[in-house]
Amino acid sequence: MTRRKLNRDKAMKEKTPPANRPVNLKILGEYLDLSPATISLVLNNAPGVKSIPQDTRDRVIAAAKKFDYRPSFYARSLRGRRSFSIGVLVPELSDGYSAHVMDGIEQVLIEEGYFYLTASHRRKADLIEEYPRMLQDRSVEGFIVIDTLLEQAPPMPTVAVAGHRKLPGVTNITLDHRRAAELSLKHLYQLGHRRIAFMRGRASSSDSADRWKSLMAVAKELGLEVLPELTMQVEGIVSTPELGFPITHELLRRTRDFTAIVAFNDLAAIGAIRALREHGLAVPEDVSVVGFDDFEHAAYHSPSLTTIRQPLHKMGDMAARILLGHIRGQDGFENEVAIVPELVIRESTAPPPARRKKR
Amino acid sequence: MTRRKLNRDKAMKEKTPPANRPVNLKILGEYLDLSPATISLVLNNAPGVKSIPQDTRDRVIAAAKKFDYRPSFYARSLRGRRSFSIGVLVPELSDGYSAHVMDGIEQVLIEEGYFYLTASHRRKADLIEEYPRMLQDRSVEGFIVIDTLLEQAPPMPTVAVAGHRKLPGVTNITLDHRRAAELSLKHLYQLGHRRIAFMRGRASSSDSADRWKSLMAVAKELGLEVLPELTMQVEGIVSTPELGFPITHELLRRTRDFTAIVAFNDLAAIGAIRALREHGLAVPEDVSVVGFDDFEHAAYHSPSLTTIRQPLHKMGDMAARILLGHIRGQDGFENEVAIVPELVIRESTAPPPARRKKR
DNA sequence: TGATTGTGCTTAATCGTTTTTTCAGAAGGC
DNA sequence: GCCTTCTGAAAAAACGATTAAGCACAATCA
Repeated sequence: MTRRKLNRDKAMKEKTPPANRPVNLKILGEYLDLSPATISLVLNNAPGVKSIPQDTRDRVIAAAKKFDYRPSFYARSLRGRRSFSIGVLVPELSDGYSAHVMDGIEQVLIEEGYFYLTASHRRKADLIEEYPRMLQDRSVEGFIVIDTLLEQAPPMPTVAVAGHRKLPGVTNITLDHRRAAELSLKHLYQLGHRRIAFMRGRASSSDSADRWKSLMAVAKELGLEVLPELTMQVEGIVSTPELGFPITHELLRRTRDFTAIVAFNDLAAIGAIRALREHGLAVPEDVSVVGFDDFEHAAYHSPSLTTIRQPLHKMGDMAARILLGHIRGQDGFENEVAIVPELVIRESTAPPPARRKKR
Repeated sequence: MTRRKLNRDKAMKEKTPPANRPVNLKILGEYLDLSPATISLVLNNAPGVKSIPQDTRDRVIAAAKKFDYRPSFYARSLRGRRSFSIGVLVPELSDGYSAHVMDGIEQVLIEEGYFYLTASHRRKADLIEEYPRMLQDRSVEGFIVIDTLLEQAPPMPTVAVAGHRKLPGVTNITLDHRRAAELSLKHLYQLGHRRIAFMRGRASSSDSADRWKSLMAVAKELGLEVLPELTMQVEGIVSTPELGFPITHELLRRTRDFTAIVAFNDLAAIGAIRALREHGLAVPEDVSVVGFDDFEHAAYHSPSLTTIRQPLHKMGDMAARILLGHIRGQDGFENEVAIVPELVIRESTAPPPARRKKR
């Protein structure tokens, strides 16, 4: 009987009570009378495992199962310089936009063995600076930033969803705003609308500028005038219909000489409809309203909203896939990925009053 | 000139180019001609730092700043057996409930130097089992589970938001459903409603049972009958107003002999209002509807919703504070923390038709 | 002079893995 | 009988930080 055999028997008898601390390779090694290295090799099916006979492997695997061995994530990360975590930077979790994108992100990440840390900056410039650093300190391997204007690209793979600023090394996933503008304006145009009021997004929302430019361009092509007196500026940072309420109120106090509103988003559209109603105007009979986003409630508002659907879940999905691609150094780098929007026609748009009468 | 002085000068001259890898204590130590231990002591202001003269400390701090030294989170976690992370388990990020609670959670956690990992189980039993394990493997120090029925308490500090099941070691943060039921039923009762239809939540939503019991109890006290033929069962797992639409449709096909609906939540209330309208019934003129939650859109729906407000943000805030308390072993354990709801009266409730005519 | 007390650090162990290198003993080849 | 080749592992060196213990030297004290 060799010394080793003796030791093994002893170990078998002692049975290593589950201890207070979680079982690790060393404990497992003592129990099996093997070195931690061997166990690691077996459990990871590493190349060097070839020289280890099947019955040893079985013993190892059985013991790991028996003691419910779970490798220490931190030890592993430290050694392998990987964290399998990414950072997600959002304006606000509860704004209804981010959560949908994150839903898409999450599904992809979990499948690939990644988790993510979230930080919401509430559109405060100092936090937009600080949080990426904090997440870097947590060793994230990459970033996804949602609807956020970064000043600087973080020094690691980064994908921006709806971040229009072009930063070196950052892939932007954005809606094809040109196409979106065409969808909403042509829809109104074909219904017969010619005097259209617009909402211009706030500067801190990264989508705003692009969307506005596209609307201008398409309006011009259609021969529609975008009149300053029919242009509303979205203000404040609320994520309730309040977004569109006061400015539409204000517009109506000035003039009623328009037959349609292109709202900044669905929330603003709902606020606008409220304001119109309070001024005795019916939607869509007197004024048509087009939204943007197609969030859940769009279909259930009354009237239900005609809107431009943004496939947020899919954008999150793509963001995650592209980011993982960058992290793994797989595919080539793309600076811009365009997502195709879709027009969803519901009740809030109809031909303008004049045209209706003609019929 | 001592040997050390010489070395230091040499180090000064060499200037250690920022290398490809992030700077660590060893590199910093070579640059400063100090041991990693000393630097760690100084930077952490550890007890042993007392014996280190101010000018050495200054040198260390200056160098750390110069090279933008950031301690490896994983090394630290490994050594200190702390992860400063918690796991958050939610049914779905985008359901509008979780995100609000998480908003509250996040603010507290970040302030305290914690981050969180999120996993959404989409109400699938296998994922509800699997995700906590995955998060444990990531060494989270505790859990917050939102609107989720756990089968087993995880072996670490756990706080449940709206999880009515009583598990040993788990603190439940729940709405005072009794109070909520009183608020909504008394409101309807005082308006004159006597025949009231109810929606019963789906079994997988952890709030359902409690809410139902409380409604029954209060109804009884008020002498209101809860008729089986006026009881709707919420089905499906959608988080759109679709929740309340088909069942209200179905109810109306059977009977119109009721003057009010207590909806399961605001979404279901909106669906119900849609259905009522399609059947030619006006809200609140013919039927009053009370919601639950007071989500953003409640105020902007038309009619705006009378509802029971759940302070979700605050619940998240409390969940995080209580969890951190448990983790730090501070305060005593409480099995249940009740949150007080609030009645928000808006347009969707009014006296019933009969009573109106009398007036 | 020898012992004590402070300074100002360093050493070494530790956290739990992974991975490369090494090595003992058996088997086979000449 | 000596050299090589397998086989089946162990040993050791990372990864980067923390922290208790130790140590050299100088100053003070008896």
